[in-house]
Amino acid sequence: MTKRKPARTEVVAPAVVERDQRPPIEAIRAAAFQQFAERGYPVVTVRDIMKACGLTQGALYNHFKSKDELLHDIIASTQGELERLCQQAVAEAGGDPRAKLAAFVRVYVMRHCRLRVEALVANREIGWLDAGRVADIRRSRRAIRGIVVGILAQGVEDGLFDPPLAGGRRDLKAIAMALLDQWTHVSMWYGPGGEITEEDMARLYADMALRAVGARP
Amino acid sequence: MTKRKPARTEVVAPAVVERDQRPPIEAIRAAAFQQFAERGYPVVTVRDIMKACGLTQGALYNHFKSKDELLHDIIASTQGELERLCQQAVAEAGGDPRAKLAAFVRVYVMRHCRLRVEALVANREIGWLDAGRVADIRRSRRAIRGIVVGILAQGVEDGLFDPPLAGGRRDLKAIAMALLDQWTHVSMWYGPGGEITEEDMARLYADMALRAVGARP
DNA sequence: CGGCCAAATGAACGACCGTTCAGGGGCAGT
DNA sequence: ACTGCCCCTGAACGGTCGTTCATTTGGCCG
Repeated sequence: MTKRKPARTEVVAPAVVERDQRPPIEAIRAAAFQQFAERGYPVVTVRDIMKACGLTQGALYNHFKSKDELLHDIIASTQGELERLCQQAVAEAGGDPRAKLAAFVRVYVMRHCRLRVEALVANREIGWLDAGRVADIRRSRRAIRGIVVGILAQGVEDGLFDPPLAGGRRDLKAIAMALLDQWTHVSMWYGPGGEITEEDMARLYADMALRAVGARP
Repeated sequence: MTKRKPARTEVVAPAVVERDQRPPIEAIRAAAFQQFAERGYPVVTVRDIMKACGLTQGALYNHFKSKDELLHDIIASTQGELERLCQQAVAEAGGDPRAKLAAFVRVYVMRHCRLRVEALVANREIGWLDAGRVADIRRSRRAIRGIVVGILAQGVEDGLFDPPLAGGRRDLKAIAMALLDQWTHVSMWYGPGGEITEEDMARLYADMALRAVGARP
């Protein structure tokens, strides 16, 4: 057995052969998203992506410098949008840190439910980018974590949050990481087919977060 | 530029050339763990693994049928051990669901802090296994989630837990998923070099979990 | 010392990779 | 009708992949 590309839960057929209607650069982005999400960056070939939108391998290089740049392009765009949405949600939520936290969770979780494919790729495939390109994605991640830490710090200062201690100290960064981990990975298992809606998910996670940080009612 | 394998945050040198002391099958397992964790299954070559323990490519096939079987072997062993530890911790914790939950979190989080490499591989590389082999890993995952759901159900029944609602219903499975997500992904960012110990992490996460499910004091 | 066999070697195989590039078709402006 | 430009094609390049296999090694038993 010398075959390669058994590839992530044996998805087989790219199927599509007819040319995508959209401008080619967007068709490529969309096809790449789908393929990366289903089978993972390193096993998806340039030929796979281009076949999926009805073109041939070489045409990719009229729109992107490399397969690596394509991945960075699609990750960076969704990551930037996410950062923008989070900032906006917090800014619009008023001064109460409880409202800020709830607004943040709502936006973050609902986006990770609705745009599962994009979130999945952005969070699972970063490691394949070369060092230069990965840096600004990580910066955006840190910025988002910073927003959460800021909300927690304000809540503690205002006497509205009473988060658990870690080794005697209040480690707000660890708590923010723990919360972000659970919000982010919703995209790994939530299915829109179930009986629970995105709205329900957002409220559930917001409740759990407020309880976890010891928010006063 | 036609090179391949820039490979996950540009780790370069396997370095080791001298033969590993241990019996070869264990040396191979150890080297594979390290390499898969650092760079990811699909970009780590058989040649990389064998060079890292001082052997040549062909020798792998005296011990494993394929690269795929090697991955399954190392994932299945740590997954099985994890399942066993979780069951044991819950069994030894007595009848109070609060103690059970705390004991579970303690074992689960501490293991994911201490054996970061193993946990990382087991959780990130599953997707590369073929359908047959991935099945029993998923069964073990479901079993572990089942333990958590069982603890929550008992806590609710005993009137000791008051978990948040999701869309009017109590969705214990969703809550268990959310909690397991945060416990599992500790292995992605916890570094033993920091000021916070594994013990602190276990307590922090146990506190957050008990608060999230509304445990009575 | 000779025979045995598990284990290791390293060349070889067939396949596929990301990327390049000469060639060509279609359509705007002149 | 001609030019120029954009975009696509598909063969080709140099390289790496997982796996196989004839051959060699090296330790143990008699």
